[in-house]
Parts: sequence; C-alpha cells; structure tokens
Amino acid sequence: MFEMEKDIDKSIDLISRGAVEIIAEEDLRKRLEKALSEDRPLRVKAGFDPTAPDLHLGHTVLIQKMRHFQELGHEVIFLIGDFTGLIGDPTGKSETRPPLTPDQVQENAATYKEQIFKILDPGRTLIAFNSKWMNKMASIDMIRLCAKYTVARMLEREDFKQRFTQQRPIAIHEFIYPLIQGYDSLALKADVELGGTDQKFNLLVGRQIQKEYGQEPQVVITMPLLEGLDGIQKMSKSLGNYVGITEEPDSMFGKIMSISDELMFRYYELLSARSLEEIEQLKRGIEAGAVHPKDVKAQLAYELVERYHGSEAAEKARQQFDTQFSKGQVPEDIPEYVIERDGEGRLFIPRLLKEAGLVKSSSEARRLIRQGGVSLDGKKLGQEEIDIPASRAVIKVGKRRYLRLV
RNA sequence: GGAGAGGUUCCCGAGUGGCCAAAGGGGACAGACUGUAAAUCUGUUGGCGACGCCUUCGGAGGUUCGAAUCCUCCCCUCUCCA
Repeated sequence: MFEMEKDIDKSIDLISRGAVEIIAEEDLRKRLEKALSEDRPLRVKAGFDPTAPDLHLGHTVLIQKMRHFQELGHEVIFLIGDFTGLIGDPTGKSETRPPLTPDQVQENAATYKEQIFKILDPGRTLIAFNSKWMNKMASIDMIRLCAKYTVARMLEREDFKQRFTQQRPIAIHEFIYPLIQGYDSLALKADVELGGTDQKFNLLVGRQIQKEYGQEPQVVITMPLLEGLDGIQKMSKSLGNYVGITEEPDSMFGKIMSISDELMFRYYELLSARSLEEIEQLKRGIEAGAVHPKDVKAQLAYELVERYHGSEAAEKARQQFDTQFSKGQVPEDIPEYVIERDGEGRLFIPRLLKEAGLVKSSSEARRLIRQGGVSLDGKKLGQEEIDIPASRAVIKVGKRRYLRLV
C-alpha cells in the first residue's frame, strides 16, 4: 500500500501538472494538511458516462490525474453515472436517453474496469453508481434539492445562457443534471472532484450543494480537453479523431505518428510521463535542428503504446511502422485473397477489391485506379482489367490497404 | 388550442417543372510534395463489368411527355401566440 505523501508542496506540484484550474488552491492545501494529520486519505471523485465504455486517450488525461492522487496516497472514486445517464448531460446534445438495463450497466462497468485498471490501482479505486442513492430518492427530496439552486444561477452556465438568449429551448430536466451531479458529491463525501473544463459549472454546483447540506465544499480541479488527431476538435469517438486505449499497438502507433508536430507537444504535455523540463528540452532540440521531429514523435508513440500494451508490443509496433512507412516495404501480416488460376482469362480489379473488402464499391475502386491510388507489386495500375498476375502478387490500395493474391 | 417555418446526397446548405446524380462549403479519400507529418496544390466524393443503365431529395399516393420542384394524405422537427 502507498504511504501518503508527506511533502505538501510536492503533492501540489503533481496535482497541478496539466490542470487548467484548481478551485481553490488554498482549500486543496488545507485538505492535504488535514488528510495528513488525521491519516485519512482524500476522496477524489470523477464521474463517467455509463454508455461509453470505450475509453480513448482524451479520457486518460483525467484518469491519469486520478492516478496522480493515488500515487500521493489518496483514494479515487470512479463514479458511473448510471442514473444521470438517463437524462443526458446537456453540455453536448441534449436528449433524454433510453434507460440501460441493470445488466447492461454491469457489463459496461466491467469493461470500464478492464480499461481503467491499465492506469489506476484497483486497490485504491472505488467504483460507485449514482443509481444507488438516486433510485431511492423521494420526490419531495428531489424538490428540496431543486430548491437549493436558482434559475438565475443555472443560466450562468454558458450553454444555457446561449440557448436562453437565442430563444432556443431548454428542457426543465436539463437543469436537474448539474444538481444530481452535485448531490453525488454530497453522497460520496467527496473532498475533490475532477472533470474536463467543460464540466466546470457542474463541478461548482457540487460545491454549492455540499455547502447547502452542511458539508465542506469539494476542491474542483479542471483538466483540459485533449484535441483529437485533427488537432482542432476535441477527441471523441463520434468525430472519429480518437485513439482508443484498447486499440492494437500498430494502429495506436500509426495514429500518433500522423499528428502534427504542434499537436505532438500538446500530447506530450498531457499524456506523457516525462517531466515538463524534459519536454521543453525536446522542443528546443527540434528548434535547434539537433533532433528530427519525427523521432521525437516516435518516442511519444512508443511511450503510449508501451503503457497500454507493454514494451515488447511497443518495440514491434515501432519496427512495423518503420518497415511499412519509412522504408516503404510491404508489411508481413496482410490479408490474402485466393484467385482462380486454372485458365487464361483476365482479372477485373474493381470487383476483386470489392469482394476482398478493401473498398466499399466497385465505383470506388474505379475512382482509386483512375487517381493512381492502386498499385500491383509497386507499379501503379493504369487500367481496370489485367492479366492474371504471378502468385503472391501484392496489391496496394491507398496508403495502407494491402492484399496478397494467392 | 391557434398561426407560421421546415425536413435535400456523410454533415451544413442551395435548388421551386426539363440544362439535376443535384451548386457551394465542411469532412473524407486519392495524387504531388514530405517525415504515412502538418500546411499547400490538384482531383474524386450514389450504385452497376459502366461514354450507357439503375436507384436517390421525410413516407405513401396523384397530376404531367417529364417532378427534389405542383396537388392530396400521413409522419417528424422548430418558432410565435394562448
């Protein structure tokens, strides 16, 4: 088991890394001091959506902050919002969602565990569900909870304010979401709550609710939203600009190698375990021309693949990337496709590619051929129909789709 | 309950009887350039063994030589008034 970190300044340093805001830092210091003197670890809460158990690197920014707290000897609460999930957080698109069955919730929770324990220490992690207390709440208590907050204060929240002034609808239940999230903090006696910057309002409501019910208000720590692979929008599954933490090593490595140099340093800052000084040094090295940005990026890719798949897999992924892209060689494990070799005859490529599943339609295949995106054993195809090639010929479509003809 | 606006190809959004497989933008994909970078430039972006044919414009019918465009009914979304 961990010992609680005795050096408060050291604790605050680690907690602050990458954080956008700590409300309030003084409170945090006091809590840490108290935790130490009473030998009672802090309860650090972060809430997650019950419907999306596919974690990506964006989520890990938060989870790693939880990890930091564990390293400092505190306890983290991974709260699955199975009750709030029915409402849907209005931050994004607002909609009431169909209820998940208890079985589905359990299933998703199991998936979560599998994924978060690649980062978190199971021994210091409490998994909680807010349906546990919310399902039992009486209507009158719900109304009392609502009485603790005013419409005017709700409208301070940016997206509510915008919708209100633009005369777009705001459903009443959307006001309930932040209240319940706040109530969760009360129910869990949270000392600290972590969330993305988009969660700031909700996190602050938690402080208010706790105060109203006579509890010390939690310390709120907001973490930045990680930009996705495009470098513009936040990483999210629906935008398809994400790297999943259960993703295959090769794919993970490749995706990270495809980000821009600028974004690379953002990832370094928020995802890497390297110290900020080390990262600064890498940056200076590139500016001075001493190191190639591609190599620095490969180090990042290696580090992340290693974290989720181990060093052996990371090394393999690096080599694989090198052969395929830097040296332009054909990768080893590519799908094979059996063609008829009995007679003469010709081979119609569009249909072949479609049947092999490399393209969605023969029209798409035709387009690619026309644009020079299809090659046979390294030579661009100029026409759609060819003579049957020698055995083990390799067809390449686009940058990374391969097929071996046997 | 009353009045009005609207549902178009992955998304946004033009189109109001033939020139429409449907402008423009975004995204995506491909090519050039590279470091599988990014940025930039160019092209492509419904399907089909394909200079032609087939299916698309919320759904179902109808008018017409011809409909995304006109008519009827239905479904859905939004706004305003009460």
